[in-house]
Amino acid sequence: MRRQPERRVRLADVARLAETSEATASRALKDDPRIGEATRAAVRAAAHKLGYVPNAAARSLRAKRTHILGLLLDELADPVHGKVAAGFEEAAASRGFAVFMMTGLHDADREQRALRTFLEHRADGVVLASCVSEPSDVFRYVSQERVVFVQPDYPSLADGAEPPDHGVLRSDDVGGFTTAIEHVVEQGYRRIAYVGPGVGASDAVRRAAAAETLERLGLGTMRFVDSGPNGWRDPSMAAEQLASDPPDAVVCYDDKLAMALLDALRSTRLDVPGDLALMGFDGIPAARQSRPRLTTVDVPSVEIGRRAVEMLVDSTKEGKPRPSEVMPVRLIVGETTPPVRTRGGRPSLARDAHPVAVRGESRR
Amino acid sequence: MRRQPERRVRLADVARLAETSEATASRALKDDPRIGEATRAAVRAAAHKLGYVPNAAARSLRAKRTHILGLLLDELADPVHGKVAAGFEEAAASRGFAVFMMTGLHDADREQRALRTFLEHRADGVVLASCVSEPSDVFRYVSQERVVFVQPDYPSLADGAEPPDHGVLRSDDVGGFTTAIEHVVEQGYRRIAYVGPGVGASDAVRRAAAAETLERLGLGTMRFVDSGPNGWRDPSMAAEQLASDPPDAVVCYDDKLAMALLDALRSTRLDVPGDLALMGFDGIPAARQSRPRLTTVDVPSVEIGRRAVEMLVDSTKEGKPRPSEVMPVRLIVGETTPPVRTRGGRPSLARDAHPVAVRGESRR
DNA sequence: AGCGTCCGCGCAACCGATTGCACAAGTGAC
DNA sequence: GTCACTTGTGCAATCGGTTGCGCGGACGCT
Repeated sequence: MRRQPERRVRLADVARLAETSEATASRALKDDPRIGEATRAAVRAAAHKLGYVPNAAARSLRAKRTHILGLLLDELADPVHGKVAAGFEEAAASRGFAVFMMTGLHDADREQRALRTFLEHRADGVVLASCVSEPSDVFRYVSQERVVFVQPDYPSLADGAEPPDHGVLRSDDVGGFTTAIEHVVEQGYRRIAYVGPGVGASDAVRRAAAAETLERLGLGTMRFVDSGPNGWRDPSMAAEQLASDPPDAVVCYDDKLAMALLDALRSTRLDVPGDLALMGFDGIPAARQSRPRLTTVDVPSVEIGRRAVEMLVDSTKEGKPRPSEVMPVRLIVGETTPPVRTRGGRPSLARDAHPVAVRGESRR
Repeated sequence: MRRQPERRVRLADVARLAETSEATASRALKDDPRIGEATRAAVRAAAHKLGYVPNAAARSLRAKRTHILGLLLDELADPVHGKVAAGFEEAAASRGFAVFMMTGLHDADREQRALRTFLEHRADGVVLASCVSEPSDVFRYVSQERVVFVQPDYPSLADGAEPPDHGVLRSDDVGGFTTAIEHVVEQGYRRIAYVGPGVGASDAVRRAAAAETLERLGLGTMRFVDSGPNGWRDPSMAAEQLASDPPDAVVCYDDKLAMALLDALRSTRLDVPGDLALMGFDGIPAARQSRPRLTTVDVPSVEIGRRAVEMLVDSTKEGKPRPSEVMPVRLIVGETTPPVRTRGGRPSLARDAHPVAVRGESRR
């Protein structure tokens, strides 16, 4: 197999072979109606014969549009972010956009560098998924129309800074945790604890929603157990805290943490769901295959990725900022939150002691 | 917060503010030694004040280097590919490269389009991870120095086509499955089956390595069970086949399939590992948390991603093709392949009937 | 004073495609 | 034969940096 000639084929080469000018060749290749049929065909043939591939840099230099989108997320090797990335890539590709993907790894410095890369390459739009930088730091570089934030809420904002009121795409974490608490309560559990990392805006939003719901249902103040930033890798501290004074049910920050906890609880005397009900959040595939199957709340991650592209592309087209959106979530009942009366060994908790009103996104 | 002025800052603006020429400004910003200290400082200050961000398109148009790498894989929302992508992105970013990530989804058409995108943007290098296109189709467009293949082997090649002898990075699947078979044999299992999708070059390589090892150990011909292309989602067919005539142990194509099978076997009378030992391949996180913990072979996916960048960048720098490389894998013993004598209920198989020599990458 | 060097900087060409405008050829009307 | 128009093409400027080459001035030496 012969190697390609070192010199890349340029439009000028195509024009020469088709015996016409560069201008005409350029127009012919993009179906300009002013070009005659014969000329168009000749140019097409020449381009194909030479294996011509237009130079995007040159094109976008002139056009001031790059057909590039930037996606910044904090981790790629993660089921949730991976799905967002997959949806994003797919939607972008189908619209003819290439995607720069960069990871921030929770490091503001890396995020700034990634942002800078997007800017240098003049990305037509940028999506920031769970980034730690403040919006003001972002807008210093990127004009507001070109950004979509994908995150439940903002990290602590500096004085005077305000979260943007549009261009935000998030999952309905509040609704999700409301539904989650209502579910375990409906199943008959009363003493409910929330286990989360204890850091991050996302955790704050979720635990607040959970606590609020519990209180609304008249079941008192939520008990919080912090697993710490390393909780996903090693939740043994949280597991021991739970073992020493077990609640009826545990609602976790996310599925990964729930799975880790489920694993860590094996080395305690607590059985799930025999002694302790457990819930996650996100709907990752592993939750479906765990033993017992994890009850969780499904977040449409792929859809979120897709929708982010739509918001970005549509809005840059129309030039006006798009409103924020909230993606609905869905309860998935597994085996870790069975109705209390089926639990053997201990008396069922009195379900009627606290009449409970339940509402949720959807349920089946 | 004031919106950025519509007009992007150009080098000319910086030069004007610094009261010098564009040429000098350009050199000052890249620490050309010919520029005096005072001038350099003035340019720096001007650039910073104006928030100047160089235009990558213009730069690379002239320089003929884009500092862009392309990564084509067939799925992003997958633990293995996600790790490869993460390692790739990290290594690329630390070298100042931006990464176009595209998914092929096992579709040759999409792959071609992705390749075309990489070419239009003149990526400095491209990595093709488990793509279905033939190398000859790839090289028609991309010069050989700029490509690294990450895959165990090639799909069926057309007549006359040959796999490239360099620029290939793969995990040691052969060594891995050799080790896997040796491990289950060492644990005392004798009748061993391989469960794989039955399609794809990767599956062919793995099952061949497994079968060969079994035969070498004098344990006869490997039994193959095909789970089909949908086996990961629904391995019930394979599960039933196994249940109707259970072997001692099952070695799976990968962890995802093993996990799915583990789940599907719950609805049969077979207990893992009580009645059936099970092994996976890849070392995905979920395997570590499954119940029972899956014995598997760890593939250094993140490392593979990283190494791909190194091969690409180093080789385009030196201009000479880099040799192919094989990444070592490592056995991780879980709870699904206990020694046979510990299994209750049935007589232990005679371990001494077939004296077995075992060698493996490493083991602990 | 005359000459050779070195340093710091700017002119202008260039990368490859797009596009406003003008121009040439062809057609039909008068 | 001339004018008004349409249709198809080409010239040349432009996008925003990079870089080969050359020029002017300061400095040191004879």
